[in-house]
Amino acid sequence: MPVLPLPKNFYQRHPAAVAPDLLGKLVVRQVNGATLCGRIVETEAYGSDDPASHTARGMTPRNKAMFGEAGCAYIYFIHGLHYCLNVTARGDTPAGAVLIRALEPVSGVATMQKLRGRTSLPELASGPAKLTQALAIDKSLYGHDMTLPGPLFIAAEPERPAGPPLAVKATPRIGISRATDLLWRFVLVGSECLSKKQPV
DNA sequence: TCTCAGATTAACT
DNA sequence: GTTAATCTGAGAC
Repeated sequence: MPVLPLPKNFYQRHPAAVAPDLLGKLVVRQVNGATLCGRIVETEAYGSDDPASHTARGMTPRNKAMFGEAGCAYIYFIHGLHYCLNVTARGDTPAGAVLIRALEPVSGVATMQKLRGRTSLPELASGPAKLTQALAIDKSLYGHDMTLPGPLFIAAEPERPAGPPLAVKATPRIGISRATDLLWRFVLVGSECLSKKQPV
């Protein structure tokens, strides 16, 4: 059965509302005939009125996607070595995005292992730069519309287990130096693939 | 557990 | 021209 992307209006809300809803969703990446797929277990929200966000100092050629349409990929290069993947999300704010920080590999694992040069499952995508490497994401996908079927999109989990609801926990964001009091990082409690161990 | 190299982008002096 | 940034992996202690 086909996996359908989440609709655009899913992203037309405040990033701090979209971020927790993305947990448990699937990132689908199609490359060279292979389909790579992972479950989102960790996200962070970045708003427009947010001193920790790239948008805090206005629009630049790098961050212009965050001011554009909701549901698009915002990919940037950090520290000269690593890419990070965001999805733009905004409601009535001028800009915003959700950083995808960690995935749990679901399918195409062998390809991810090859791309990463690692075999341990929790090591494949347990960090923002790791998951872009595992999914072969680079700037060629900058601004890509993630609400349409294609090389990169986000889909709802096909079978939603009728068991207990997902345990979501909000924590301070990681790797930033400002606005650390905002609990805008969201994790799936108990996942083996978080970028940091969760103090339960 | 801690520190540090790696090397692009863009703001700031 | 200098510095800091949504980070990872390796090596020192």
